[in-house]
Amino acid sequence: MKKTQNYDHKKIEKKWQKIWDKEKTFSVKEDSKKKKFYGLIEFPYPSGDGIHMGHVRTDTAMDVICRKKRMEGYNVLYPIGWDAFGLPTENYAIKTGIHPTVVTKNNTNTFRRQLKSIGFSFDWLREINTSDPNYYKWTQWIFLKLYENGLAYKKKMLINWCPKDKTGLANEEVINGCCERCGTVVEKKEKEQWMLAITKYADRLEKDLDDVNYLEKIKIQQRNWIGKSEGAEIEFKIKNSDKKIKVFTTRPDTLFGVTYVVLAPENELVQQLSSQVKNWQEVDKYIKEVKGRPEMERTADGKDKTGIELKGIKIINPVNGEEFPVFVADYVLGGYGTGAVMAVPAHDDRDFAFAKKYNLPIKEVISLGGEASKSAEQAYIESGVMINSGKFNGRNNEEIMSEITKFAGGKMTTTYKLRDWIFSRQHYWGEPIPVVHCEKCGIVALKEKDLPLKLPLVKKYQPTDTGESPLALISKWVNTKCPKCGGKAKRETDTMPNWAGSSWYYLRYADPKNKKEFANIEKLKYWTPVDWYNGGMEHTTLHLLYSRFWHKFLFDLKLVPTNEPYQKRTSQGFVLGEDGEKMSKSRGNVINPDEIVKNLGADSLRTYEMFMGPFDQSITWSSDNIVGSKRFLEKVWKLQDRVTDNFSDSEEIITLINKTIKKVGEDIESMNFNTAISGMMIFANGLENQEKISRETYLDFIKILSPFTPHICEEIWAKFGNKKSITLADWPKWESSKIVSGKIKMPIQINGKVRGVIDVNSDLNEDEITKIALSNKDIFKWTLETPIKKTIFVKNKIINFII
RNA sequence: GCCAGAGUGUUGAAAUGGUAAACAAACUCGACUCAAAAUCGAGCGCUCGUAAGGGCUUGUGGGUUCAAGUCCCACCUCUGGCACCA
Repeated sequence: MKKTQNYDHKKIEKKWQKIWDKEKTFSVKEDSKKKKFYGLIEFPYPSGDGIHMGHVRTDTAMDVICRKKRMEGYNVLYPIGWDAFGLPTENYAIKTGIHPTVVTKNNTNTFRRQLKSIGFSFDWLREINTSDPNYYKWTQWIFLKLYENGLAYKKKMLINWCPKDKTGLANEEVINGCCERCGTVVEKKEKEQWMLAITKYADRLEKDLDDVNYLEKIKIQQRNWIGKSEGAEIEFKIKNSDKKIKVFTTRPDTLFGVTYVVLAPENELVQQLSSQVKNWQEVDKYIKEVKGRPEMERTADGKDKTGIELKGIKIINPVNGEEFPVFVADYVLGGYGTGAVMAVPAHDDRDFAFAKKYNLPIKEVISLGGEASKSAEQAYIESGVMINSGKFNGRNNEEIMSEITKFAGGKMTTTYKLRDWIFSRQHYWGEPIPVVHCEKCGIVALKEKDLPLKLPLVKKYQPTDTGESPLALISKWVNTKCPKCGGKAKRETDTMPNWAGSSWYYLRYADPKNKKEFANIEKLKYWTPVDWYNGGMEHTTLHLLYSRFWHKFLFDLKLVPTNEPYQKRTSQGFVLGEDGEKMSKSRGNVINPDEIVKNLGADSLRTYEMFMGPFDQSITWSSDNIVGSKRFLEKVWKLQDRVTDNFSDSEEIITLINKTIKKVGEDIESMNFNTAISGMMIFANGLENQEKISRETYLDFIKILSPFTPHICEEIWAKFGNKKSITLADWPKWESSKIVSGKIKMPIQINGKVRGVIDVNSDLNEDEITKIALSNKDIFKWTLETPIKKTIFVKNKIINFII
């Protein structure tokens, strides 16, 4: 037989990428006759470094899934675009003087070339770019809708301020008190900021998690972040005043154990009470001190609690009329609950520590039955029986929650840790916020016909030290007319964070060229929701939550057909450098995909990325191990020589191919790509000692391999005379009757230890197998002297003799 | 502290309660070669033994079971997330 030429990955990969491009193989249209599948990956930020191995891993995974779905007959949408606004581009522009638009264009060109060189089956006709005015027109439009509906508002507040990046940060962007991006310690700064009222959706964002198919850990993280907490709101009257302090507590059962109340330094009530506070100077000094401290210090681990009493203020316990002091302390947070807590030192660790430090009384109201007293080393926070609590004595603390709340004149309520989303950024390279500040009318939104509000061309992008956006320096742009009264007005100079464009991009993919609306509802009805969205865990509390919020808002306006944007969400682990550290330029451990594609080929790279380990785990890159993937493809290539027409495969091979088809199909669905590939390696190895293989079996194998390594499979597929792309081939079916072969290997155990293995027909019954087993030389000797007490037989699995 | 997840060869790892280490990589030996690479073949958890053949082994300690990496209890370590959230 004629030997095939060597596997020339460069030639093959170039050839097929050209064909896919020319024939627009992966471009799709709505087709009501076909069921759709919408697979989504997080669109990349086009940085100057080009794509990295992390992109390759997630894009390959979703590419495998999408390619399989196509072969199963789905109309598959697998789109790509660029999340192009953002700081690194702006910083690069500042450094080099090249306009961000140009930088972005260069970077996206690189990304596009790289992604194409790996053979992803993206629909390139739907490519989008968040920094394109045709796109951000609609980001601005959605903002206006939010504004119209009272969900976007301006607020003077202490914000997280990164002194290096010179910008405000959302709470989610502050990690351990540091800027997520550059690691600089975040400061507090008072500034007017645009806010989005995501908290209004907190309950739905929490509850609707029940209806989506996200990985459990993703749901848990979102739930923790939203931080739903049920409890009671209770008012404490201030003595000799008409003012009240409202507290939130999850433990109304401990009301009789309150010995003081604490206000957050930010709580407005503190200022209102100032005239009655005898030591106001001291208190004022304390508050200023706390506010000036960076958040990191205030919340540092194990930090000593500080506080100061508001002398002259007494408060009355609504359940028993007792009077006690009021404190201001830094361990109470202004932004959570009501910014005030009732302190029950006997049954709360923090209150306990504070009470010990300031020598405040500790009153026990729940008893385990024994003595957990004031001298105890810690608070008793478990449940138990009520004591010292008037009419509630003797009852279990958990059953009296709502009863005692009512008794105290309070009400049961729910609070969330989630805060409103700080939406302003003081930067150039983002979507301008489409409002003006009119001298007469105040804040006025632009009219829809005036969108997009384009970024002005400038020469300098430096953020200002005053905390204003660089846009503020462009007076020609800033000074404008009020759309309402025509009078003098100034444009808003803050821009949106880059979470804005990514909060709705998956909708634009359904209708990327639409000039009249962000996406046509009929098209959205066909394509959405996204069936499967894969992305990084680091976006769970940011992008994923933000976009769910925007989507729900659009749903409420009946602009999108579904309540949730993403039906299923999974995530991948990082690809680490060979030293086990995160790949980064400064560490010098970056592996460049271009190099790998050039030297070993896109198909080898794809195989290795899928084979290297479990998809959801972080994994260390190994330049050694990747050769195994290349060798596998060489082997597959050479197997062509053994294909024989009019040949029937052995029973062994028929079983093997059926098993492999089943395994690969199931493993792709569950994202066990590594075992799917090992299964195909086993198949290829299984053919090693066969001189011939049927064309049918070989091509079935090529079909199931093709989602992983499309180029080589297209080539082989075409070599066997197929005119149409393997993309259009049917996913092979397996037959359960062909999976169990007649002969099986059955281990034989003596007392649970394997002592031998026998080859038997799978349809034999227990007696027949026992006979064969006992005549086996490895088993025989064990049963010589001791009688068999018991036999355990599991069909097609095992036989175990107890002696 | 709280919430997830994970601890298996030299390495990446695999294993519906049923032969632990599949599949790969590295390594050793052999074939081919003047030689090297590539390729092919053999070996490759620890341990006793010349061998035949035993014994041990999935973080630690207990338990359930004919049978446990897998289930249950306690503990240790690591990774990720949250963290004074009342």
